[in-house]
Amino acid sequence: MTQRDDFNALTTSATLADVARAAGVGESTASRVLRGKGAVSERTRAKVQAAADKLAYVPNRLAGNLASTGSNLVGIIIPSLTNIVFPDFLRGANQVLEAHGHQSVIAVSEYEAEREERLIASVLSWRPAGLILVGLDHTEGAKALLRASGTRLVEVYDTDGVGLDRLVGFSNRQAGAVAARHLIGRGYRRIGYVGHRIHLDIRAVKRFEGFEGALREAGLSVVAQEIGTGTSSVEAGREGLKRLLAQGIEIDACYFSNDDMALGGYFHCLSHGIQIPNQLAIFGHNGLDLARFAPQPLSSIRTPRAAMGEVAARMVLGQEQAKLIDIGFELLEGGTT
Amino acid sequence: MTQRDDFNALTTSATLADVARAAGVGESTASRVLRGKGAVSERTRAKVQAAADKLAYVPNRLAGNLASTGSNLVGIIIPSLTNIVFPDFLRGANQVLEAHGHQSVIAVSEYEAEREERLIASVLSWRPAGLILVGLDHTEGAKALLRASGTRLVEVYDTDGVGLDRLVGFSNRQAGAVAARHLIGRGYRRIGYVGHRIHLDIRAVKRFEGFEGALREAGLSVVAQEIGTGTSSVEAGREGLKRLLAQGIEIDACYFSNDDMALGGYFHCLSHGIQIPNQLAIFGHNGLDLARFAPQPLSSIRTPRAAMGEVAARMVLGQEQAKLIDIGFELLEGGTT
DNA sequence: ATGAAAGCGCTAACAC
DNA sequence: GTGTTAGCGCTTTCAT
Repeated sequence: MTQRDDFNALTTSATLADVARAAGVGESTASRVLRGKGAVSERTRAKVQAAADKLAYVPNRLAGNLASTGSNLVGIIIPSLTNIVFPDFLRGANQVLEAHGHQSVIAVSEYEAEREERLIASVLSWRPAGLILVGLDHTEGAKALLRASGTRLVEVYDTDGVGLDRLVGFSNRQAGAVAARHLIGRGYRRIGYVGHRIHLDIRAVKRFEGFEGALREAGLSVVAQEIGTGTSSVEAGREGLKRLLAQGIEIDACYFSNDDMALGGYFHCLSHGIQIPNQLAIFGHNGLDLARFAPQPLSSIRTPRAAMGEVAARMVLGQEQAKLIDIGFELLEGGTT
Repeated sequence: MTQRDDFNALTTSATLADVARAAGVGESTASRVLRGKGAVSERTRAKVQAAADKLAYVPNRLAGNLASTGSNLVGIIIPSLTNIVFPDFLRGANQVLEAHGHQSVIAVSEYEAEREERLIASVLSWRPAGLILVGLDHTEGAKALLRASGTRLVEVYDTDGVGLDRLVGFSNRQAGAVAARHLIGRGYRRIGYVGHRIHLDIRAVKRFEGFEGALREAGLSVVAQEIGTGTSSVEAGREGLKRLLAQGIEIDACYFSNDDMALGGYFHCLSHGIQIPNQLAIFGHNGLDLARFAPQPLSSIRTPRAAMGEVAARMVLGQEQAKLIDIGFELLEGGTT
C-alpha cells in the first residue's frame, strides 16, 4: 500500500471575490446568493451558483462571522470521555445543533475546575453562539469570563444548586435518596457503598449525600464503604466490592457510585458464587443499556442523558422558554435488588 | 431554586484596541504582549497585561485567524457516539491537541457518507489546521473538497486500502483473520456469526471478510449467521445469538461483530445455562475494558483506540514523519474461548 | 435587483 | 521597543 504524495499541493481556496468575478457580479450579490438572503434574480442566482460550484467555493466563516458578529459555533465542555454518559449527552446535543446548522466545539476538563476555566476562555475566543457546561461548580474566574462575554450559557446535569443562566438536569441528591429508599423498601438494612475517586466527581458526592440522608431518615447508615482512588470503571467496582467484603463487615446490599462500578461488583459476585440479590443486592446509577441486559438487569437510576443534551441544545439556541428544566430520572427496579 | 435574570445583560466584550488604549500603547504592542511574540519591555508588558486582566479581555480568534491565515482548530468527524470506541479515540486525539493549544471541532456522520461530505464542507469553512476522518470511504464530492482545501488530512481506523493523505489504523481484515485462526486453533469447527446493521459499518464488513477468508483457508466456513437491522448493542447481541441458536444449526463457537454484541451473547448464555466455552465459545472485537472483567474475560481483539487518537493528532499537527502508520491490534485470549 | 464601500478585530510588515 | 497602516474575506448599510 502506498500513500499518495501529491495531496498537499499548496492550494489557495477561492474567495467570494473570485466567485463574484467569475460570475460577473458584485461581491454583495454573490454573498446574497450564497446565503439565500435578499432578493436576487433567478438568472444571476444561477450564474453565481455555477461559478461557486466550478471553483469548489467553501465560504470562510472566520470572515463571515467576524463581519456579522454572529457565530454558529456552540462550545460544549464536558468533564470526561472515559464513561459513555457524556458521549450520550453529546449525541443528543449534537443532533439538535446540527439540525439547526450549528457546529460543536468540544473540550474535556477532566473534572478539573482550573482546566475548565482555561477551556472556557479558549472556547469563548471563537465567539460562540452559546456555551454548554456540565455542573454548577466553576471557578470565580470562569464565572467572570462567562458574565463578561454575554454568551448564552446552559449548565446541565445538576439541579442541586443555582445556575448562572439556563439550567437543565436532575437532582443527584434525590437520585441517591431514591436509591436508598428503594433498598430500604426491599428490606435491606446493612448497606455498604463502593465509590470511585469521588472528590472530583461532585455529582457522585451529591448522590452519596442524598443516599446517606435517606438512610438516616430511616434510622440507618452506611455500615461499610470503600472508595477507590482512580476513575470509575468496571475494574474499580470489582476491586472495590472485593475489598469491601474483605473488611469482614456483614452487608446485605451495596450501593455503587455508578453503573460501571456496579457492573464490576456484579461480576465479582458472579465469579465468587455470591447469590444476587439473596446474599447481596446491588444498585448502580445511570441505567446504562448494557447493564439492562445482564442475566439479572441491574437495579439502577436511569438518567435521560441524550434527552438532556437535546434540551440543552434547544436552550442554547434560545428555543426554550424555561430557564430551568428538571428533566428527572427513573428508578429501574431490576433483578439485582 | 431560582435562576438569576441578570446574566445576559448585553455585554460588548473588550477588543484589542480597548486594551491598547487603556494601557496607553499601540495596538500592535498590545498584540505582541498578549501573544508573547516579539520584543517588549517588561514595563509595557506589565501595563498591557494589567489592562487586559482588568477588561477581562478575551481575544477574538475569528479576527486573529483571519488576519494570520492560520487556525488552531482541528476538525474531527466520527461515525457515531453510541459506542465507546469513538469517544476513546477522541480522548486520545483531544488530549494531544489540547496540549498543543489546539481545539477540536467534532461532528458525527452517523455512518452516512453524504452526511460526512456536508460535515466536511461545514468544518472546512472554519479553515481548520487539519482534519481527521474515520475510514477510507468518502464520497467523490468529499474528496474533491478535501483536495481543493489543501488542509492536512488524517484518516484513521482502517489500513485495508489507500488513504488520501496521512493514515493511521490497523487492518480490520487481519483482525477478523486472527479471530478466526484463534478459534480454529482452539479446535472449534462449527462456527456462527452474529453481526449488526453491517452494511453501514464498512470496517465490520472487512473484519467479517477476513474472518471468512481465514476459515476458508482452513477448509471451513461460517455455518450459521444472524445479522441485525439496527446498530450494535448488548441487546442486539443477545437477541442475535438467541435467534442464531433458534435456527437449530449446531455451533460450537460464535464470532460477534464487536464486544457490545459479544457481551450480549455472553449474557444470553449466562441466562440460559449455556456453558462457556464448553458448549459455546464467544469471540468479540475491540477489547473493551468492561468485558475484560466479566467472570470469564471476553476473548477479543484489543484495538488501541486512544493511542490511535494520539498518533492521529500528532500527524495532523505535522509532528509525525510517516504518512502511514499501522498501529496494530492485540489478540486477547480470554476465558470465553 | 445590484454594486460600492465601510468596517468586523486582529496580525504582519514596515517605519521610526 | 513601539506605533502606523494595510489588509484577511466577508456582511451590511446605502446608493443607484
